Amino acid sequence: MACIPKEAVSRMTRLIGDADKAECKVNKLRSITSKLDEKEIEVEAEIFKALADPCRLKILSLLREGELCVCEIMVGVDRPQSSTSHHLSILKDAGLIKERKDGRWSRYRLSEGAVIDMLNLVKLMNEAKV
Amino acid sequence: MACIPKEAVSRMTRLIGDADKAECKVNKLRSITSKLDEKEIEVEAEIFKALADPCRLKILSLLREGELCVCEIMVGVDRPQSSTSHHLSILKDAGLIKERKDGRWSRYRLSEGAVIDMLNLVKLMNEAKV
DNA sequence: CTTATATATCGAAATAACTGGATATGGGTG
DNA sequence: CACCCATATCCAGTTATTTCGATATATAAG
Repeated sequence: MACIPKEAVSRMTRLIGDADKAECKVNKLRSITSKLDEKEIEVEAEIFKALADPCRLKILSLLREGELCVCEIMVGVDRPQSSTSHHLSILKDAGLIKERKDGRWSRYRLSEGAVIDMLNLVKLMNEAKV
Repeated sequence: MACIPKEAVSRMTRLIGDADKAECKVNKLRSITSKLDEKEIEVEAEIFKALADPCRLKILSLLREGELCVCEIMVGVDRPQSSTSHHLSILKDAGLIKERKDGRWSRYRLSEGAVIDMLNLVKLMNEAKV
């Protein structure tokens, strides 16, 4: 909606030279994104959003050592209970961790699957940046 | 700072039973996070933050097809120029994409390295959730 | 049934992020 | 030099996120 295709085509024509090829290029570009599943992208962004906080990354590091309850985690990350609980629910909603109720304790652990790969990958990327 | 260790120890004692073991546990938990490099975690969060937006995920999808200039990308994602440019600078600062100046055009491409792995991984995680 | 404890949820303030129009910059061309 | 165009930057309005104290819920124990 933000871009009028007509203007896009004339821009592209200046870039490429040929008007027909330009229109073709515009259509190709638009088809790439229109083929993407909007909902799926939303969920993927949600997963990355859950990972995009230093405190939550610390929680995941703690959980790499094994299952922990909230009171252990809040000690580990040195945050008040309400904050810790809030971060845990974000991680859980994103599917990164799993919860197990045990009496009055809630015990959390990493989800099976690609969570650890993800954390290892980003560490690699970080090193590559430097 | 938010948690008084003394209270943490008594909590842990209720959880574990033995006071000495509890103190040991508190120290162990704290040592895990204190060993983490604060700066490194910050940068990792920055990388995830860059990935945590639907529009930027679309941009990365576009760039998987090859190098593109800003005017092509803004057509692809259907956003005004200033927004597109802004998102590109976030991706660039996070090290996910690279810029190449070419006359009056700026051409962007995916960084070599783990970007694509990351995108593939999150897709897997998404599928696993459902 | 009362009390204590662990966790979740609420609410409000502070902070950060996204958006898009307006403006600045800088290269290319006449 | 003057003008055009691609891109970056600035700015202001809006919306989302973080934070933490206060409160609610739920389980266990006396």
